[in-house]
Amino acid sequence: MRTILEAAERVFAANPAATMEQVAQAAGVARTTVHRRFATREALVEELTGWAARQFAEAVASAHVDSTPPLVALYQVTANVLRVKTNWWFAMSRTGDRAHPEAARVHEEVRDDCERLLRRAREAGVLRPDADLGWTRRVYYALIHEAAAEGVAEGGEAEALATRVVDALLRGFGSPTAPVIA
Amino acid sequence: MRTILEAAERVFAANPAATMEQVAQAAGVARTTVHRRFATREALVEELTGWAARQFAEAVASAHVDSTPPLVALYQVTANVLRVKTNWWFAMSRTGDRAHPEAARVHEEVRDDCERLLRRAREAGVLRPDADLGWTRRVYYALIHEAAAEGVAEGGEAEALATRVVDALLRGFGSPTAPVIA
DNA sequence: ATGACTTGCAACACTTATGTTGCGAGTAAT
DNA sequence: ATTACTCGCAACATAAGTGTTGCAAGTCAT
Repeated sequence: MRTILEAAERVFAANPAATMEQVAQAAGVARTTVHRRFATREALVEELTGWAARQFAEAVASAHVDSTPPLVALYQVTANVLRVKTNWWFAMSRTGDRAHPEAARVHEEVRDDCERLLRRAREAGVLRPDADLGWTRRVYYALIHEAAAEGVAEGGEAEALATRVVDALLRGFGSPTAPVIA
Repeated sequence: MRTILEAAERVFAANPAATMEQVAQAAGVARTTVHRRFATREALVEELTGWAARQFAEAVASAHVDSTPPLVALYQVTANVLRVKTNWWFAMSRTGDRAHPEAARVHEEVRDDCERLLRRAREAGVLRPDADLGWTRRVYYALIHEAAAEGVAEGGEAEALATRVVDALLRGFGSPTAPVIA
């Protein structure tokens, strides 16, 4: 049932160690009913993970990262991912799970997409020529994570959050006239 | 015993759901011995949390955030915090725990210090006049978290990590000549 | 109405972590 | 040597979550 999956997402987002009982209660069904659909707790989490992974892959794919100008693609993919990540906070936290082949594959592919995009951005002069793409990517991920956390806690439009993420990633918060630290 | 606390930190850093048995084993003592010193699992985690909170407070205090030029203070406090956070990864993840009064107090005070510092930085022209200090602080925290994660995983000098954090925070990764997104 | 299906409920077995206790061995100080 | 202390070990009790099963009640399509 989608009802159960959505309830599980809500409950686990608030408390990853939550009980099957709590999930069942949130879904408005008996615990045994949850077990009838998902044999084990692990199976439930796995299905949740797979579901989120597919949404994630779709969010990235629909941004056409390879055929759009880097800056536009960066903004688009950010907004799309933020939409998914705010709605599937818990499930998305498991996207990098090695135990889930599909999620792991998606995660790897997205990382490749991201690295290609950043490289194109650097070549196009959007990123500094000396930008460390590995560190850039990790910071980008961290910014998305932070923005999504805000989105989960306080709501907010994915577009507005994406704008702030991209702005922070590209410009930072320093004054253009300030001295450089290193 | 400090031995037990340090073992607990190592074990919990690798797996926050680890067992008392695993902690005892890592400390090279029997499980009952751990229970003799820490009545409950919760008490153990609490002591860890308090210990880390004190280190954290000391790390921030020793940077003299209020009496040093903003840019210098920013770098210093970043490096100090990174040192603590890489060594007490698990315990520091609990610094914001509301269940622990001391840790919560430290966390609040540090947040205040951080906000004052950022405000001074903006007034001094280190940050852009239009920088949203709330968002700036959260990004700063996220950058520290990310850098610390790298430090835990791959080692690395706190100074080098701090440089990258401050650089990313102030300059971002965009080319100075690139168009602004918003 | 009949049959197929799903659900809630109660009860059960099983597992795992937690916390406690008693005892005997080892160690150190006096 | 006596005392005091700590530790390892084994055993036990408890609690909580997990997963299973049987049965009764309800729904729905035909």
